[in-house]
Amino acid sequence: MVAERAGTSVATVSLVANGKDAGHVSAQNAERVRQAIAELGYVADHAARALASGSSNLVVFVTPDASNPYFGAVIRGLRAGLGDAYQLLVSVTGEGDVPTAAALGRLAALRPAGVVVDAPSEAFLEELRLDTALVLLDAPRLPTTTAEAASGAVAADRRAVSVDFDLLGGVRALLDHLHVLGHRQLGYLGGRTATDTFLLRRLLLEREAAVRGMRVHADDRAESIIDLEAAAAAFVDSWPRWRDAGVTALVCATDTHAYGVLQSARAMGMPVPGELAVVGFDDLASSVVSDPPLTSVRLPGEALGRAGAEQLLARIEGRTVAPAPVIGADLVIRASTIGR
Amino acid sequence: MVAERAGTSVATVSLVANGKDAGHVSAQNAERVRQAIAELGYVADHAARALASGSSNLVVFVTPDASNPYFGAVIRGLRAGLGDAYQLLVSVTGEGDVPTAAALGRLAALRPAGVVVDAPSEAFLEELRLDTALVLLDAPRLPTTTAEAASGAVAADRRAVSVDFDLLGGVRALLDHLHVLGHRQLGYLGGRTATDTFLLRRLLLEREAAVRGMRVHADDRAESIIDLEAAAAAFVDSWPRWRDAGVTALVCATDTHAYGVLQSARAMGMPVPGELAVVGFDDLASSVVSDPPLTSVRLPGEALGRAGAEQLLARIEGRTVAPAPVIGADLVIRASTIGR
DNA sequence: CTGAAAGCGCTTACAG
DNA sequence: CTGAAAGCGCTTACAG
Repeated sequence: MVAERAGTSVATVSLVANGKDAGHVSAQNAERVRQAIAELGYVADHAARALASGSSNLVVFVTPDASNPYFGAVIRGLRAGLGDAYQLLVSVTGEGDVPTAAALGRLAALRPAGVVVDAPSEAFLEELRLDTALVLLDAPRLPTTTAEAASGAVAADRRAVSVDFDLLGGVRALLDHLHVLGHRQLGYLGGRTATDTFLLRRLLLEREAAVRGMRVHADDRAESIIDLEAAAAAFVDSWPRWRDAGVTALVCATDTHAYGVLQSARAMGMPVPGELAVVGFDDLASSVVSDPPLTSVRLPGEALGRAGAEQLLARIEGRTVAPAPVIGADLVIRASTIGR
Repeated sequence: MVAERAGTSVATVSLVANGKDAGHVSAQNAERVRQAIAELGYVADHAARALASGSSNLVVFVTPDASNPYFGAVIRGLRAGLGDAYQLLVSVTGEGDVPTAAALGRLAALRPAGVVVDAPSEAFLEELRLDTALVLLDAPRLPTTTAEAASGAVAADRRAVSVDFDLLGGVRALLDHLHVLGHRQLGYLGGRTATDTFLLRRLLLEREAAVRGMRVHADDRAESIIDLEAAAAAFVDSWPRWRDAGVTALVCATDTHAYGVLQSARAMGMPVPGELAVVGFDDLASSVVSDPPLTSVRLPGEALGRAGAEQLLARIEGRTVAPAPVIGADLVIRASTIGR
């Protein structure tokens, strides 16, 4: 430990460097140590510190996909919420993949102070055996019984906290909007990841549509990863079935999926919303300049990240904290449903 | 080390776990150790391993912004190129910010096997004092002398390798395209980060435009972070000056900037490309569904990431490797310059 | 081929 | 208030 150039012992330096000098180190020595640290640009070796103390100031964010701007917003929120005390590092899983046990083991080996996981699946959570603070984002419990499904209430028996969007509110606003416009047969283009939030979007859509005398046509072929081209292809594949079923409005798992639909629709000469109204989830920034501009359920990723960071900090520091708020999900209406 | 349940010594386990058992451990023992490891799901503690061996299997990717889908593509390429041997973790700097010395120190404390930095500035590189393998992406050297500026050649005296795009080729294709269409006065909406690639885009544009008898109007007010709204505002601010200068075509530092321009242009009732042709860099997926679809210099982020990973692996493992290829940057022509 | 031992750079009780 | 010492969980020469 080079910084003992301050003329004190290693222990004293360690104390000061970790801000634990209150009432342990004289103000004079503390000051000299701080100077020495500043002069040498000293940073405690992460490995040694983690090994000795059994923890670190690392927070790992596990996200299934980084190419969706939505995740950029979440990261921004996390960074803002975490502040300077913790260093955020992002672990990106392959597109459409769920983190594996092996990948998790390697993350655990880093001994992070906390882990944040976005849009996991139930299977992933089963497998998760982390002894660090953990917060889930957009990880709604799926209803497991028909009673639950009917009531919308879900047993809250999960190990980790989850900060969630008000998907139900968003779906209701969406369906009310489409209902007023006269749509009764809807299609759903899903996200092909083992992610529960996509599944829930579909379930909520089906349940709430039924209440309104509408019908949702969804199946396992009508889905793709979060990628414009993949979504465009999935739409081309599914459209004949939807058309035959009389579908006049299509709900997409994300805006990126919706972009793919817009592209295919244009290629097929299909007017949007004339022949098919299109809606997405996310409300990406670019949805205001798409052709046509996209109606979308806005999912404020930054607010989600910020709330997630708060929950995580409380857990890391052993504080109790108010339960995470449900992040509002408003419908933003644009020309892809109402025309110009 | 729990895995000595295999009935061998700690050292033997360590050897096997690290694949260094060739000719050191009997096949029988090696097998027993492997079994024990598998059964216990053992993963060597990263901190202890890094501390003892002085290195790790961690690769850190430093990127200035995660909300641009372009970076998602780079990450995909890096992951693919790195394979399973190294774990990729992404460190996201604030939008428009450059990593600070402190942030770098904390990264160094992680003792990564390698570091990859996207779109750094020269100042950042000066400050960089890393003793690990380092590869730069999209970090072209700026011409520092007028002779260099004139020739386009730049002294290759940099500490780290850089994998770059053929920005010059892209700029030339772009200008030829605009020239044929009759544009002579161009605007440039820049990226407000201390990132050299944005600066170089502007320099190349100015130099190549001059050769073609065109003029580029660029200044320090005409720039914004990579954010649609920010770019839209910057455009509104700059448009009067450009209009007075007779600008008929606008080149944007990224597609995201261009989206902002499209939004403002629509709000101002300005036909694109009728009154103003618009071009971006990146060719994001959503540029095919923007209104109008965007002409853009395609920057293949995935190829860049893959090439970067190759260079990094060679450096980590002490191999020599062919110099990184220059990644081609083609012009993709769409309606934002040629109309429908 | 195998095991006992030193050491990586810190933190944290514990004496002084 | 301060320093000497043990120990975090590994890896790596080094004897055997």
